[in-house]
Amino acid sequence: MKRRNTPAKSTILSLLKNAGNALSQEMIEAEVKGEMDRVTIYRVLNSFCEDGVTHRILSDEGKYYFALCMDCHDHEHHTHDHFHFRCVGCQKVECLEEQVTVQLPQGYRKESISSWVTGYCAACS
Amino acid sequence: MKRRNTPAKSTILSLLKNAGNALSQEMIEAEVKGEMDRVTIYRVLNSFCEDGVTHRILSDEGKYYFALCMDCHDHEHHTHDHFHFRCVGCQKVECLEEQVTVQLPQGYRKESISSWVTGYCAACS
DNA sequence: GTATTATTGCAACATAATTGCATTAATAAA
DNA sequence: TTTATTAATGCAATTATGTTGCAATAATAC
Repeated sequence: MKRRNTPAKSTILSLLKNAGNALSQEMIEAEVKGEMDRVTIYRVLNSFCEDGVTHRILSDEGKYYFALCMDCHDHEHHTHDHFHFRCVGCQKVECLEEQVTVQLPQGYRKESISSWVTGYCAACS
Repeated sequence: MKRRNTPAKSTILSLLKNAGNALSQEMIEAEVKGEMDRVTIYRVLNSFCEDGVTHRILSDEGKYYFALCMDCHDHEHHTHDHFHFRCVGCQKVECLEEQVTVQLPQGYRKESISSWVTGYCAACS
């Protein structure tokens, strides 16, 4: 299955590039409303995730956000163990530099980590 | 609005007590299947959360879990800044002792934290 | 035992996401 | 450039999850 470039894909991709941070499904849907079907958005975002163009982040309020992989992740090593920050003021979602460190109980094995901090970013404080 | 004790409530409550750790909506539904309506489960769990009997935890995979408040939280001070652990082997969800510490960028303000570690517990390792 | 009203079950509704399928259009080949 | 192949799209229908309205039921207070 070889991918093809389409207007839908470039529209969503440039949206993510211009945003500079993660966008929720909702936000993306609102931006491209009318231009394409809702189903197409789902499929485009899924294909981006499959191809490693973006990754899906589930926020602490249960919404999916999509972020370009180069933005904040070392895609080679899949180091996703950093904090994610969600600003309740401007809704911005971003990846923080700081890594999450956790000491698990005896015998426990870590597979993955999902850490969210909610609050106000510098601009909204 | 004064609460009443009903079979539905005691069934679900003892389920949570016997489990000893957090249970997902799904798990609870599966356990009491046939005994009561799906809507009743929702309403009972909601009332438990309103009354401070349980609290709702949104897991890293987007599912709600319900845990007895005494189990792992100091309800007085609402200190929810500990790690949550989800075992991909036995599906168990529990609250870890370890507190989450994060150094936010300059000017950022923290409101709340949600931290999940996924992996294998001691029994499933 | 009787009255009050919280709780329940059922049906209908709401919302988010997925699937099937015919149509459209991006790419490769002639 | 034209034609063939099949990925991508739009639409309708479906699934999954949670909520609401309302009449019937049953827990508590009197």
